[in-house]
Amino acid sequence: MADAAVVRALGDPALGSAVADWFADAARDLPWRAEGFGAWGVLVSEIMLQQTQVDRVIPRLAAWLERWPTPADLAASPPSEAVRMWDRLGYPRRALRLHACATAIAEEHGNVVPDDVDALLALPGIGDYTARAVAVFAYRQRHPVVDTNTRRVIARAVLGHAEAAPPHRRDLVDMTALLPEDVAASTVVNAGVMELGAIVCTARSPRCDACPIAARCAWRAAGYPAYDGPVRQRQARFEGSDRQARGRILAELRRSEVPVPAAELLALAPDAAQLERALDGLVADGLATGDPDSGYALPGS
DNA sequence: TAACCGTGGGT
DNA sequence: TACCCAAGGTT
Repeated sequence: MADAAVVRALGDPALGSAVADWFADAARDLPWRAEGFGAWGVLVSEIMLQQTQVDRVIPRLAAWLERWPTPADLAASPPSEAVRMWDRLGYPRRALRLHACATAIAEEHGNVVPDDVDALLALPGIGDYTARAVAVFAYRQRHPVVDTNTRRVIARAVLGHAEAAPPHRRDLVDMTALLPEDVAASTVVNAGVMELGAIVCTARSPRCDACPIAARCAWRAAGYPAYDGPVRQRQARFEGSDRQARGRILAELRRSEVPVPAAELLALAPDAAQLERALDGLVADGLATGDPDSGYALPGS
């Protein structure tokens, strides 16, 4: 009878409050948690944090917000500058989408980051996680914030599994079950569960001795059974990949203030055919403009 | 929907 | 050293 559906329906509010108590002391002092950091800062931070470690984001975020304190400031600069400022944070399409996002906010939302989840979801580069993270952490609303950390904590502490199953909309229900009705308290649980997954209940080597809910953890109680869910896709090898080729090309474009000759780009690695494919992809994505005769540059520069 | 999209830190 | 993994989103 204690199947997953029952567990999900019941949830465990005590788990959430225990994590919140721990968070009050253990929370890291991160820039976006400062009082009055602002919704624009929160939004930029959340986009930079997509698949990117906190320590790499912090300096880039500070530089970004100093240069572009509001969405309209960013919208007034060409996309090429956004891609340059993005530097080597990775997934540079995020820089382009953040620029588009800023333009939409400036033109359609009076230069104010929307506080409505659906309005946020309609913006480029903002999905289920980021929309709710902004609504919760910038505007103090009550929504389930589900990221890789919360999914892992719930998989272990609540469901008794070593790892989270592939993402599913059901995850929103699972996280909601941990949230207290009180709105202010719910924001702390959201932040606390994320923090627990980030610094204690980590993927590789969880520090169960430092975990505030070890005594309530279903995975621990079950004797740490190995993961037995569906086989999960491994990230493709990076060395020799198209992604690496794209990165090399984009690094050249960032470095140059004038169009770079095609021949120069196609000589960045042994496989010219791959570089050509990568270059076409960058142009298709809007990360590069140009043609074989006049050379290539960042967009809108 | 499964595949794709960068770069670097941790083990 | 390789490999895993990272405050995901889009197509």
